[in-house]
Amino acid sequence: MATIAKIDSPWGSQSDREAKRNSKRQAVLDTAVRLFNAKGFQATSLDYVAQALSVTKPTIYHYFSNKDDILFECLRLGMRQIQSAIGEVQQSAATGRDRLEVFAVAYALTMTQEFGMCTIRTSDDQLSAKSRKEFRALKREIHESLQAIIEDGMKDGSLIEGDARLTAFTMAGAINWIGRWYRPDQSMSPDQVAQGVVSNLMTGLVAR
Amino acid sequence: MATIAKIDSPWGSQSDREAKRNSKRQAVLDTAVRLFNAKGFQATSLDYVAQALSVTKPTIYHYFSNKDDILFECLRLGMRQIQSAIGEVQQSAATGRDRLEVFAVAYALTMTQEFGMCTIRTSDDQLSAKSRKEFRALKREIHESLQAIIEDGMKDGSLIEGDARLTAFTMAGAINWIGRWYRPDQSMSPDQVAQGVVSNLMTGLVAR
DNA sequence: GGATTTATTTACTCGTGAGTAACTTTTTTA
DNA sequence: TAAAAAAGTTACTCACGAGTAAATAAATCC
Repeated sequence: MATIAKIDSPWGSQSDREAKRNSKRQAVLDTAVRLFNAKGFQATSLDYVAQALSVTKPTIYHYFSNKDDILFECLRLGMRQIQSAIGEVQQSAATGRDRLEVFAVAYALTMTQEFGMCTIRTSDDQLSAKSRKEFRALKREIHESLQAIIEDGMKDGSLIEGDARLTAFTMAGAINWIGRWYRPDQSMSPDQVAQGVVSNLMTGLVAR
Repeated sequence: MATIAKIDSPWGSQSDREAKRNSKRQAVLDTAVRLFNAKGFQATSLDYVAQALSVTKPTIYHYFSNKDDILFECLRLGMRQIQSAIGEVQQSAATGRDRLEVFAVAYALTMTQEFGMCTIRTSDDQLSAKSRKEFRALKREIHESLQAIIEDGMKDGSLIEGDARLTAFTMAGAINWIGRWYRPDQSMSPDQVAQGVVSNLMTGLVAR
């Protein structure tokens, strides 16, 4: 395997505090998530992650108990970003349609970022039984919130009536997929992509 | 590892012809794709696939040269299904909108089947460099066809003007995602799902 | 029915990667 | 500044899975 692109890493940089530990822990996650996204979880060895951080594998075990732990932490960070977007929208008094749009754009934006896209690039078979269960609960939570917003919109007349569950999957699919195809070095900004996809979903494709 | 659910397998069933070989080869693919989809490619060992077929691993190597070969064959079968849907629609003289709808429904349907969903459940990092290149070419081909149909529709006025590339990704995302969440044992039939998702995409969500 | 080819098995090799033990170095604390 | 705690490293183990070699069994051909 060729030389690895070295990361800006707290090891090797001198700093001060006790909370260094957190920054190092975070650095492991930042590097791991990047490599997981780029090469796949199984295909990324912890030796490789360590090497990218200019450190040896046992150092990583000083911050995490095992590989599953690292992946799950990445997934949780990604999910948390999406959930915070829900939070913002839940106390709003706007129509379902408006809340849906705001949430969907924020959701789409996280899919352009490493932790966000990690949640859909890694399939949950790779997790331990315990983590998988937790992860699925988080996913279900998000899906239910999305579906609830859609149902609100259907009730208040701002959205077309229909099968809210299926509609939620349609939206989630289009949005999640961003994490599969979008690379930041392309011609479109994350904002443009998020806005564009959501606008496609809201207004549809058919001319009238 | 617990006992494996045994498959209806040409080994153990007596039959006649020389074309048995093809049927056995196909049985390997059928079983492999099912297990790949269920547990992930890397997490599925060939020993496990063999066991599910009541056979030993070297037998599989009698039909395929390596694991990559098997996966790639699965992917190709899935892609072929989607491509044949394109074929049907390309010689049609209907509007872009109508052709898009027909194609999208057929595409969505393949995502409810093992080989179809395999194309999106397995991320292409797992392939050898050579297979990955071929697979990406197939994906690009499909994406370009989809985009071309959308462009036709935008030109003939049957679809709303917009960024056809982004629209193609929006559609592909919602459709591909079916392969991630849909399980045939659920309340909706494949047809209902395909029709429902495509209708969501075509008409959008916003009431007017 | 013996010879040849095809199908399948048993019994390996070999590399890799997760995880650990035990030692060393650095930092903190008293 | 000595003792204790924290951060890292070297040097392993151990399991597992891809792929192969060589022998055996079954089917086919003459």
